[in-house]
Amino acid sequence: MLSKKTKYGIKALTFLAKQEDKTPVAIATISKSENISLKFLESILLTLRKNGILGSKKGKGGGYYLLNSPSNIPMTSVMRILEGPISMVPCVSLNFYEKCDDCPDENACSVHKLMIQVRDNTLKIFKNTSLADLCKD
Amino acid sequence: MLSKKTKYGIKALTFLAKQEDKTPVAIATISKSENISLKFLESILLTLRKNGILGSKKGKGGGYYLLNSPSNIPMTSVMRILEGPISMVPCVSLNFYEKCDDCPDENACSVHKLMIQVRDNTLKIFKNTSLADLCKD
DNA sequence: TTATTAATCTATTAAATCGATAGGGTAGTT
DNA sequence: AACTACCCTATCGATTTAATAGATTAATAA
Repeated sequence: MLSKKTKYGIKALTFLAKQEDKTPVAIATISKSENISLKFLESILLTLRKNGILGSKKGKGGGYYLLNSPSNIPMTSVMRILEGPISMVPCVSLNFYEKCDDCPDENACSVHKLMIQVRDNTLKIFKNTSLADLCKD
Repeated sequence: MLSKKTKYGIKALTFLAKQEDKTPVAIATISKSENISLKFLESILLTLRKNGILGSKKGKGGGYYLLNSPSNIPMTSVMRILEGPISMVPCVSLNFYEKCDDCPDENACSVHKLMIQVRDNTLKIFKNTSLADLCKD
């Protein structure tokens, strides 16, 4: 299941991408518009900033803004930052690989085999979808 | 992330599917072979039995066995029984649909749009993969 | 027939982790 | 002075992953 963190994060990013100009938007503005808990959203936007997706400005007129154009932000980045691994199992993860304790041979593992297929397909979608695509229509 | 419950369940099913004959296999046998906690596996096999995937036999020489041929067990069934919804978000789930609290309009939601694509692709894989496919090579 | 053993079944509980959120205070900007 | 991002901590609840203890059933050996 997708965590609310990721869900809210994507919604907030979409909101920012839809802005006409690139002036900072206050957390409270996004929070109200998208019905997201203010404090929760705060921490989400912070991690997006720390990971190079967003910039921020303090004080009056401050807020968050996109650092790149929406078409240059692939969903793979967003998902990996907010949700973590895209794979359903660590042993098929490209960026978060981990060996299974119980599995003596990965290539013989039925779960492994199945989950590689799922990962490949999901990855393809996230790679080919940018933040700009989510704003269309 | 895939729960260990589902992971262990699939491994156990694969083990049963690989059996020559269809005589019952004791939980302990599967537990040892696949490195799965005995008691945990016990509860997993129980839910698979209650959901019509497995049959069981008590007493000496008892154990679990597949009710259908492996090629007639699609991964959609297994996943839905063990893991629950295949969708990453309830609002795009076919079998476990639930409306989002925060979303006034699903069709306008960027997350919804993205997750429908993921669901469709994942579903296709699970539909086209049977337990028999996981046993090959 | 009886006792023993092997196995599933059932229920309860516990530990640990994670998700989601709330509160309060700090620091930089206008 | 007002505003706003930033940071730290604590909490509450749910879920996952078991561990524990026993009850039930069936085959087999005596």
